[in-house]
Amino acid sequence: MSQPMTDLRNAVLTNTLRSCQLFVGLPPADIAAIVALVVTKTLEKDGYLFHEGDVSGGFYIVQKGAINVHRVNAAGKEQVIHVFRTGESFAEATLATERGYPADARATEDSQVLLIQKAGFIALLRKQPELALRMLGAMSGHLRVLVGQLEDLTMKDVETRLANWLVKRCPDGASAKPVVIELKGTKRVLAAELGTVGETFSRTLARFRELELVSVKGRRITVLDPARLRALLKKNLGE
Amino acid sequence: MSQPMTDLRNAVLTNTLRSCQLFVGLPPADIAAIVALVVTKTLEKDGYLFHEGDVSGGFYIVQKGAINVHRVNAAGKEQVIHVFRTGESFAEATLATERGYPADARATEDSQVLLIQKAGFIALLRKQPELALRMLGAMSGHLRVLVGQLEDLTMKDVETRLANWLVKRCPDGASAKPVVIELKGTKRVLAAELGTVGETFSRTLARFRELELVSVKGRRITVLDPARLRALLKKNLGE
DNA sequence: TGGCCGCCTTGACCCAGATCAATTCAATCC
DNA sequence: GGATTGAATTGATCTGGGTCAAGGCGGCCA
Repeated sequence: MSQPMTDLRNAVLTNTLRSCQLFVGLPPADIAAIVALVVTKTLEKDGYLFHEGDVSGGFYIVQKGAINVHRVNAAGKEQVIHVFRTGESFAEATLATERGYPADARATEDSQVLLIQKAGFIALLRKQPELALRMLGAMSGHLRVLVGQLEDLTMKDVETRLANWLVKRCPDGASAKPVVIELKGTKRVLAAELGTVGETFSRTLARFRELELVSVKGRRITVLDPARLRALLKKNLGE
Repeated sequence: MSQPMTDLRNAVLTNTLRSCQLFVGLPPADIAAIVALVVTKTLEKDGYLFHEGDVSGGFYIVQKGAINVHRVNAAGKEQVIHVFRTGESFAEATLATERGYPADARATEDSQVLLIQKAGFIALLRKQPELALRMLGAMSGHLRVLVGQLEDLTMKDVETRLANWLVKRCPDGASAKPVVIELKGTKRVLAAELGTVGETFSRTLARFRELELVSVKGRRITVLDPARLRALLKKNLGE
């Protein structure tokens, strides 16, 4: 690759890294050191980034697209752990151990990800404790999400989970102003994220439609009355 | 406290810390620095160590006993996240963030725990990147456990989960020699750990009894034939 | 314009497991 | 001993939601 080309590449990477939660506000020198460790990977929709047990090459940051991290049991059924989108990082858990990836990762749409190579990054961590603290923070976040997921899946029914999901994407839950939500993937994918199947998702959404809580057109869901939906959610959680 | 007393206390703590997975093999100076941050806490059975949302004072190491970390939803139902026993550490996730504890923690028996105070420990992490890497490793472990838990609870039925639980505590799964397992808590508590209720647990165990896989007397469960139980487990997982 | 392919929706059915209720069992205390 | 209390068992019933099957409804390309 010619020099100007690498310069350009690095400038883009620097930008991406700086705008990602994990690295925001980091000194330029640190960013530069990380850029040097990056390998860019392009994935087509449904392409696999890694499988459970694969030896870890490092952790990832989503530059564009969406990565579905999930487990597959012997029966071939998937349990979605999380869908990561632009700016988010994942698989940090493989940095400090020799064990392979603990799950599968697949692109749910055409995506671009950055691999931060393990060995180099660990060396960097040894020199930059501040960065190590960041990584700890990131993993805390993942841990919290997982704990939330656990609670979600075991304690709430699908109706509550969907209501919760919808309310979360309403900027102002207290207002009665309609909010339009554009689905990023297919409804079946969202259903999986919520720990259910397409049919049940469809039925639940239909119930909301009958209650005039939402209206649906293709992959555009309009929450007609966020406040009422929020009330329903509260009631479901309340007992 | 008199000097000899503190000396003794420190010697005991040093020993505890050294024998705990997280700190094993750490240079004596580091251990000493950590000892200086420890606050010992004694808990009676059913005593709470912290509640969800409490401001974090640091993370914990179990010196004696067992700590049940769980979530309580609005309906008052508990979801067990994990039960930590002697030598294990937990709540590291609160180190790098300002958010409170993400769950509740209660002693399931009389226990003694060490609180490693947050501020001091973070200062230490900044000076000892190696230690930070350890913490990353510990959190990876927790993350993996949680992912496993997620898969367990959502993908397997109660029979499989119980079989798995029993097989795990048979020293030699391949042998046909009976193994006696003494329950640490009540059956209802174990049921909760397995993500179910007392009645279902009881029925499942009864089925195993009919199949002459186990015999039960009070809180003593005898696995009559570990190999056959393991075979059942394999079959259940196998499809 | 029509046919095809992937979604989504809806209906019918079924099952694991939660819930409710009624005993039974076991430990502890008068 | 009997009485009390909480755990464990067992039976009966209910239900959320998964599965299977059969249409709709677009979108897209030739």
